[in-house]
Amino acid sequence: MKIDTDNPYNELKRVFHEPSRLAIMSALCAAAGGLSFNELKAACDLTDGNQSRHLKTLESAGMVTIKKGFIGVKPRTTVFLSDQGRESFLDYLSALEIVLQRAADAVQPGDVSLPHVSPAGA
Amino acid sequence: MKIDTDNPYNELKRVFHEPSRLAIMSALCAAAGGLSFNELKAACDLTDGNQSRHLKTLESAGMVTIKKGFIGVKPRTTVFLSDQGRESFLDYLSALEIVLQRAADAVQPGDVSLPHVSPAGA
DNA sequence: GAAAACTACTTTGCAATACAAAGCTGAGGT
DNA sequence: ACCTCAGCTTTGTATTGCAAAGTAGTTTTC
Repeated sequence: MKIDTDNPYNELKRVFHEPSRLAIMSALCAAAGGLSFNELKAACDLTDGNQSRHLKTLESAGMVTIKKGFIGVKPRTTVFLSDQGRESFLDYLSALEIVLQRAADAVQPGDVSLPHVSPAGA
Repeated sequence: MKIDTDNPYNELKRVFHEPSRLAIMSALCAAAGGLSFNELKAACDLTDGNQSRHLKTLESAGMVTIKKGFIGVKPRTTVFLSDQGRESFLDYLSALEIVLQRAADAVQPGDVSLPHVSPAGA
């Protein structure tokens, strides 16, 4: 998909443009084998209720796949990134990068005052 | 303000984390002398109603200052970035950069597939 | 072996709010 | 006098983020 560089703000899809869901998507992107409900909860620091709701939102949008099963006697919900989810998320990130770049330029033209962070240390 | 790199998602303040308001803040950052209601509208591609509401939100949060006057007989609303607004926005952008970096790393560890954009071409 | 507590979620309810459409106010045109 | 237009503001609706309460099955406690 081509990003509209004139209006990258339009490309900031709401399904991703939400701190909690951004965290969920990032965590899932790094976990090829999916993550359990609790692993995800720990990674994103969410409450059960909120995570449940956000997962449902992401699932309805086709961005993640949810598999419910049992480990022994305990229920086990596992969440996977869907192919479409990964693709759409990449588009979102591209748009976000353009927006960020533009903002950084606007803040102090000729002198980007944002410190460059090193790769996520978590 | 120190950014919580463990949970940068918490630093994504809602007052900025909204495409339209992001656009407004970016536009204002680049305009030291403020922007008129209509200039801003053109820059952000917003409808009158939405812009009015977003400006009120930003003003309530103390992020912008709004000055209403007249040019000849016509009303002229001018919007300025407040000092606190600039500062808070910078914090927001820092958090956003961390989030983006982390997501990019998660998507394809060892190979950032996001194309690097050149400074805003607008 | 019944009751209480725990795990792993889901549902409900409320408050916030994004957006569009309608409204308002004064100025100019005819 | 009436219409229209510019420059905003207000209203109404539908969405939704979040916390708290609820559900179902399991294990522990006494």
